[in-house]
Amino acid sequence: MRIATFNINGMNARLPALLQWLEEEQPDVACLQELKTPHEKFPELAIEAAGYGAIWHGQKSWNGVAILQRGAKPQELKVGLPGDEEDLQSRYIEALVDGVVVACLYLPNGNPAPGPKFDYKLKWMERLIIRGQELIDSGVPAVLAGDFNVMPHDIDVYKPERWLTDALFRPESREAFHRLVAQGWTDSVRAMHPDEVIYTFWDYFRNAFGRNAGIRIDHLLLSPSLAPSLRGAGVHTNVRAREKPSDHAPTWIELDWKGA
DNA sequence: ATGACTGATGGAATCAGA
Repeated sequence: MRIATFNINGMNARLPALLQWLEEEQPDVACLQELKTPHEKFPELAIEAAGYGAIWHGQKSWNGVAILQRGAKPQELKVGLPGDEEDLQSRYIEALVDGVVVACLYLPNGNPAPGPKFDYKLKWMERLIIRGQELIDSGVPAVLAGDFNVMPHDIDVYKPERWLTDALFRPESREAFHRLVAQGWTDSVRAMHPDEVIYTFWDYFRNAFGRNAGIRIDHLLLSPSLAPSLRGAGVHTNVRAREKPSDHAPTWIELDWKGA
């Protein structure tokens, strides 16, 4: 079972690139973020024609998340991260796929920090930590996949000294991320490649991709019940090198999982 | 450190991203 996460930065602007990637890689599950489209403008027919069923939570202009499943429609479990009924941003959707709970998330950026956006990020992370503990306690095989907007360690940043005051790398953000992982989650890409410099995002500015001035912020965290099934992980950096790319690259894992 | 790029909205200039 192959699961990928891909911040596509505009579902409709990125549709040709998305379809090409789906055709090439045929992931069993694809978690998408930053749809940037209202619910009714999601290109459901094009996704179906590519062989995928989909559930999604759209929003005008910003945010938006989707889960695609090859050959079937994902069984929807949750839309929206629990814990704040006043939070209307489309950043969390959860489905059951072949016995695995797949949570697709788009964690808030949080800049500028400090400030209200950073406060929102940290509060959102506390809600995610609560949901993470519920999933761990249930014992269900689960993956938290998405754009976490956090670089866990220095090795995950091109120039860590330049990011110390940024919301993606501030101590508060990293501490909350590590507290989530400490519940028992496995950072699958890092687990498979402990010492390798791996990035999932490169700024559009200043030829960042050409200089490999990147950061690793897209993650797939595996529950203790699923981590022993991990067989491979990586980033499709070739997708970032194409014409009209997202600023993120698809990040993937391979699981030895037969379904439940 | 900043914002040189990009997408969405709306039909120009602004917001947001990370």
